[in-house]
Amino acid sequence: MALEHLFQGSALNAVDAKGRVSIPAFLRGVIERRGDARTIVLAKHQSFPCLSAYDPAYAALKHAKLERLLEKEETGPAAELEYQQRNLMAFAATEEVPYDSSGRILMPPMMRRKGQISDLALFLGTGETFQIWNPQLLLDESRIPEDLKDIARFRLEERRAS
Amino acid sequence: MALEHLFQGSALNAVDAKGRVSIPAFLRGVIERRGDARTIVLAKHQSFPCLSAYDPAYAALKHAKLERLLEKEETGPAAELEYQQRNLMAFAATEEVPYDSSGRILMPPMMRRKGQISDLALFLGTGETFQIWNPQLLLDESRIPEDLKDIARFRLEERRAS
DNA sequence: TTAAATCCCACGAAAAGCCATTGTATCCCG
DNA sequence: CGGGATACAATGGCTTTTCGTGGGATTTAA
Repeated sequence: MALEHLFQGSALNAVDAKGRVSIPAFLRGVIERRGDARTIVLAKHQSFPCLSAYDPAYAALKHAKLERLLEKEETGPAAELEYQQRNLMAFAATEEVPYDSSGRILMPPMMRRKGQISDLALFLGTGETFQIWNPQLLLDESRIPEDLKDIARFRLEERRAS
Repeated sequence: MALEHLFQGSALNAVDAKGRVSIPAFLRGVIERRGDARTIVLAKHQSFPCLSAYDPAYAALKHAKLERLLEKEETGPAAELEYQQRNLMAFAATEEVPYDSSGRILMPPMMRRKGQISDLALFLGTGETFQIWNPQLLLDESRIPEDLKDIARFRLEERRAS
């Protein structure tokens, strides 16, 4: 799995009263170069208190990988169950949301709570995927490198200034 | 088998007094993109106490796959029997139901009993197919990951709130 | 006729689409 | 090099559409 277009960079955007957020243009660019969908897939991040996001093409790729794994392995009941569970997590526990012509999504209430997103959303490119954070939670997270927190602090100041 | 349109997401819908249920719009979208039928196929899930559902196009695909498998493998009596059984399950034990212009099906009584669906139906996308659960049974099922149960709980709360 | 399924309409809430404003970075030309 | 014009990004508010759902009427079958 070698994707040629990678998510990178950071941005801090507002979440309005209706739960709308602009997806930063530089991330949308990657999404649309990877496939032609104007849609992102949201999921709870497996280890951090934030959301993980990617494009549908990446989701399909991941699914194909799972399928191949199943066909190869011995089909014992344990392997079968694990496959079921993974599939549920990969698809039922995610939401696909389209963004409109101005690049905004309506953050689904469930995801908003899972990611504990309030009125600010910090976007962080991580290569194959990107993350969406409540900036305060990132600052409070001990496993996040200080240099990255500095970026979050900078984005927050930047916004306060205007 | 690489399908381009995958079932994804979750929703909790009401089953009314007549046994009618709305198929969530985002699942119908996938069904209609895969083929042009406004119909779903229902079956008892093979390992969970819920229903498995998909579109007619997928049923055909699945059948073709079974056929190919039979031709490849040595045709001993054991393999032959397994083929017969799987074919029975895939076709006799399923029901095809159309949904109306507002996207509702009339849940067949047999399926309703098999899936133990009462007045709420939890829809879970799982990629190639989707599942329909009695939400309470999902919460009681030990083989379901806790993260997924959280989603079920959220959907239940969401409904209670309104 | 009774019961069940299909069709039809209607309503409220939520979401999608649309236009308008602001601020910022970019470009172009003097 | 400077300054104005331009393009695009982010955001707010408003309008229109869709979705889920309930209820009644009409048709079909036993």
